[in-house]
Amino acid sequence: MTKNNLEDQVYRHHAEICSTLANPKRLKIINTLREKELSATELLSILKVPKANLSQHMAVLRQKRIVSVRREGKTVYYRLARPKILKAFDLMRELLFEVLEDQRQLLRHYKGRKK
Amino acid sequence: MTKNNLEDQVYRHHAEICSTLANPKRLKIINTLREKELSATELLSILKVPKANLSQHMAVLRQKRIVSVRREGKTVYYRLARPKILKAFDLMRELLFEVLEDQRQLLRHYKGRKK
DNA sequence: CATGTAGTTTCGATATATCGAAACTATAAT
DNA sequence: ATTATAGTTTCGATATATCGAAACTACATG
Repeated sequence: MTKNNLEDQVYRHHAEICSTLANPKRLKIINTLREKELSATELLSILKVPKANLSQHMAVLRQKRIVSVRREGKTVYYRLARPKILKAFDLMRELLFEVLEDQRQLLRHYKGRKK
Repeated sequence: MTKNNLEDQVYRHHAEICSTLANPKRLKIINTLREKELSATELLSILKVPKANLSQHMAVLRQKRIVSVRREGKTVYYRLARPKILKAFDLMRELLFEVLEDQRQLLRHYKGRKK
């Protein structure tokens, strides 16, 4: 690993794509864009983050080509460039709930409730 | 956002699960454990990372309950605790290839080759 | 109990991510 | 040309992640 062969390069790019999902605000942005395109202002009012910060996260998502942009006059519209990102979002959330369920059962076990 | 309501807490946990995939070595570890359980030593010989570093990454994966562990004498065996993590791995890699394909086409466009 | 092998944890150094503040750009309307 | 609105970029400051080195724990065997 950390060698410069093609395989490791693929793993690095793979990790970079994954890291777009590794932030709660970006996840919320992606989920908010699920059904329809929204303007930056609309996103701002939903997410309640500072304008500059939203723009920074949108820059990450644009750069990784997760969202695409369209300008109409003064307003900028964002939409998901790839439906697959929603599949990933949903799958990871399922995984989260699996893990939480496990932890819940472990807890119950150690508390001695039921068995 | 950054408020302490339940929704944002879920997004934070969601992001934490996603961040296990946001590292090339961990991706490689997950992919290597795809079919069968492997000992730390076996993983070491495949991945060629320092022992301590592997152990650190395995600690992350254990903590997030992506892998589980079994000790047999001196050797420790790791296996994927959740097949779903492989679905996520595969889906994210598909997404990567989608993006790469897009970039390739963009490049061709600007080079003027074919249109 | 001393030694060896397998693996983990801790500690600090370096790299990367996140963010708010301020300056900047783009478009429209007066 | 000026002003207003919508959004972006840059710059530091802080937080988080990654890693190698060294010390440590667990188990088996002589």
